[in-house]
Amino acid sequence: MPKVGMEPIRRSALVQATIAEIGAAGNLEVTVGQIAKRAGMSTALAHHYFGGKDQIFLAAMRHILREFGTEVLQALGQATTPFARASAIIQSSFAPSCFAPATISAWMTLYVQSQSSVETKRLLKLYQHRLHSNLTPALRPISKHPERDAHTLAALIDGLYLRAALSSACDPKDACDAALQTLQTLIESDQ
Amino acid sequence: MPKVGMEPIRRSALVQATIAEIGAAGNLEVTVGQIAKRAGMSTALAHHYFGGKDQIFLAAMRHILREFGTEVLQALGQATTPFARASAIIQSSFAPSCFAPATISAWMTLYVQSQSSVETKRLLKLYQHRLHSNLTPALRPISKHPERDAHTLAALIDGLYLRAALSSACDPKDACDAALQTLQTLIESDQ
DNA sequence: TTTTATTGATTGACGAGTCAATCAAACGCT
DNA sequence: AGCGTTTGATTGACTCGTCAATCAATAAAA
Repeated sequence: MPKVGMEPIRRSALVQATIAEIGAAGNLEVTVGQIAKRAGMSTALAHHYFGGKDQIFLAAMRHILREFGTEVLQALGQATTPFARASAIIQSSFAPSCFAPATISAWMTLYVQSQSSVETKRLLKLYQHRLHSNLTPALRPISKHPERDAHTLAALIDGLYLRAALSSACDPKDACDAALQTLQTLIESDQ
Repeated sequence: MPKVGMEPIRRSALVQATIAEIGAAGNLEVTVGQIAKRAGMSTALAHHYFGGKDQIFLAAMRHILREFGTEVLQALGQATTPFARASAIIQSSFAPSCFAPATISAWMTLYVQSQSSVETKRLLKLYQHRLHSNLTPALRPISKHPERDAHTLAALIDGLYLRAALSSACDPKDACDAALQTLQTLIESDQ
């Protein structure tokens, strides 16, 4: 079997399996054994490629962040007006892919782990910083307080996501609409 | 030693110790042994009074929610105008007690666990419902869309809390001000 | 003496990480 | 092309630790 060049394939499979397994469990109580099994290999191999459980989890988190990042970038590329740019950012944050059970769990896990893992905390800050620095220039031409409104909108997005993701009653579409509505209100009220 | 009537004292001590221990660890990876030790008793006694680890955690969560609930109630009691009532709710949500490391960890844990534990999910919904139904009547006299604005403000509070609690840079005072500012904007823009 | 409080010791299970061994492709040399 | 060597891929079995939960035993109040 040993064709050379398995490493990227294995790593990718492990990351994928980690996300799926976290999604199935709903939390971080997932064993390396479960992940390796889902990825179709032995626990020893998982350790061989990643070194340890923490690093597997970190890789999974990074993967989700990267995926989300490109999604935003792509949406931004199609927007021409400032308002469209702000809307695109909001809509990306409530895209269906963000509400896959596995993604939700990984996201919640990110919040929890950021308290005890400096590396995870850095990832979270990266996301927050990127959201803010995507929103600010989009708001600059249409808001009197671009910085402040960006901060408010960013927090609102997180809060609405939290509610939509956790209360099975509240759906993504409504959350997105609420965010867009508030964007409208904010820039209008700036006179 | 066996004075009768130890049960409530022990239970309370265990809940307190659980919160402290979760705060110290930053996550749920806390053993019954650690909790019992901090509470000054044996693991066997902890099991004796609570039956199991899950129930200890649930009791801790309930305690935090109850404490927060009374804090809000108290703040509401001192408010006379509708605007003051809305402000009081917001300010309670950013009270110093909400930012004790232990409280933050417990709160994050609540989010994560709500995905895998129906009992925890119920607790979270209770909190969300209470926040909403506290905000709505306060907003009714001063907003054209009390329901909608309550929903937005509730999400904004959660989002701002998240950011203030996790990014050590952003402090509670700023988050509270941002929420109050947005409250102002929302009710003004309703014309 | 019955009930409640309390614990040390134990059990049974599980999980992370390691290691030695195996297997087969690729490589280099003739 | 043929042949030994290296090297990456892969795993089963094992170690070591941890932890939740149980139990039998003790002590003291009622």
